[in-house]
Amino acid sequence: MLDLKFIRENADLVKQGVENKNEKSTVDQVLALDLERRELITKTEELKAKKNQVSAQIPQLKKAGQDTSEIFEQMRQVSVEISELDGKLREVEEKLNALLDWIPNLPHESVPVGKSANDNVVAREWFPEGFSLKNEEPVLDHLELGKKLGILDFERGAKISGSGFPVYLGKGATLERALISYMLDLHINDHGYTEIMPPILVNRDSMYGTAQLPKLEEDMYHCEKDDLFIIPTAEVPITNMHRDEILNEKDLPIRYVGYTPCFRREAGSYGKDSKGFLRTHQFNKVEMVKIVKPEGSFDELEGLVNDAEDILKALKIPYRILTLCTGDLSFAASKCYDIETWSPAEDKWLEASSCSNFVDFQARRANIKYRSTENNKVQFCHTLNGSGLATSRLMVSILENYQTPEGKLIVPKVLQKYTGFEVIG
RNA sequence: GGAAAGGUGGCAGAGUGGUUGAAUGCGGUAGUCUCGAAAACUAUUGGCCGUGUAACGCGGCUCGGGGGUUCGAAUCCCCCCCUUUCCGCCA
Repeated sequence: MLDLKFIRENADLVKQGVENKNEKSTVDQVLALDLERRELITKTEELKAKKNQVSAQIPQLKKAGQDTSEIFEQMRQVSVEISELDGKLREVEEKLNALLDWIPNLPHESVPVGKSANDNVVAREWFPEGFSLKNEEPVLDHLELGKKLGILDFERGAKISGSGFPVYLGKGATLERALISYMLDLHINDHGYTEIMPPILVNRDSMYGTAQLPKLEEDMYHCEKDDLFIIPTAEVPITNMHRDEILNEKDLPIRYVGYTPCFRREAGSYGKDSKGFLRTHQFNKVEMVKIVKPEGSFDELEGLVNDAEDILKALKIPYRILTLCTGDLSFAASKCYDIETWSPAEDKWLEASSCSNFVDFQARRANIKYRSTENNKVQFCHTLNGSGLATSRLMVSILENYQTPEGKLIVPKVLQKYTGFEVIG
């Protein structure tokens, strides 16, 4: 959510930002409603002030034995007027909020302007020693190898639940678990994050707080009976831990990391990168969340990306970092880096992580503030999050980059103490 | 699922219709004292919205959420949500 005052004072800037995000601007309607709202507020508050003033005198009048029936009659009128105006005000505010909920966050000034994913900018690439993007040897893709080694079963997953619900079995399951444990441990021990194991079902307020709602409602699994949503990312429960809180400045920055399964309906995305792990309804993800002061939040973003990169360097998986352009930036993000890992079988880069700074956009919705130690003033925090990392796409890269010519799979060195074995097959 | 109790300011905890944004205690902040600290004492201390000034300010809202009764609601009534305890069920 953008600050209404900010919109009021920077209408052109907001319009431009919204346009750069390929969204339609409702700024003019917002401004008109805002004006109407403030006029109504002024009117009702005058009446309320009058009412309060009179009410304060009633006890004395009664004590003095004066007749109050005339005053009561007048005040009854005033109350009716107030409730009429309040009704109008509520209508206007509902319309206003309905529009505000759909205005995206503005791209940061450092974000390249662009229309689509084609305009994203490669910030840097990293390759393990001796690695080449050109394969001399053909590799089995993750589906073939997973089947051959008996560690992945998409067919049975489809039987149990439907397509896009993978089953890991045997050493595949162990490898997945090792990956999760390794990533958590690195972030906890080397990067200073606190581990969180949050609920997987969250309420509507939480979904609104991190801005999955209203825009992405169709992409969420929803338990109608309890009006609970199954999380699409641990970002939701972890960021919302501090919803409606005023934190102390000395407690910032907060750095959390948590593993959860993630669930996405992926409505409307069938047919595109949909095979195997490339797009699933359920996947595992280790997520980093930061709640920080506004100053330096973009430095925190760089740190977040570095923390995710460390995993890939340790795993020796080739990757590249993209700075998303304005047109590819998600609704709530101010700036975002995608990390893509190399898939030799697909012969392309696969998104394995997304690291974003939301500045105060989520904090405003979720009402996450902090009190300055310097002047005791309260202001909104900045929130960030990034995958560190999603295992499914990572598993594709591991299966493809670590397979031997005989079709075995070497377990990446850093995972071996977690798996207890060095090779599969 | 059944029964009961309860949701008040950063926390604890008063308050059952009228100057109550709310006693009291703790905490926080500032000051006095001190070489310094502690203790003690004094003062101060919520958030949101609107409006406005040179600055201070002024007004409204806010006692889980929503509705109602009333001239007036933290206090009375209705609905919803949540928490705790006991019972049942159960990993």
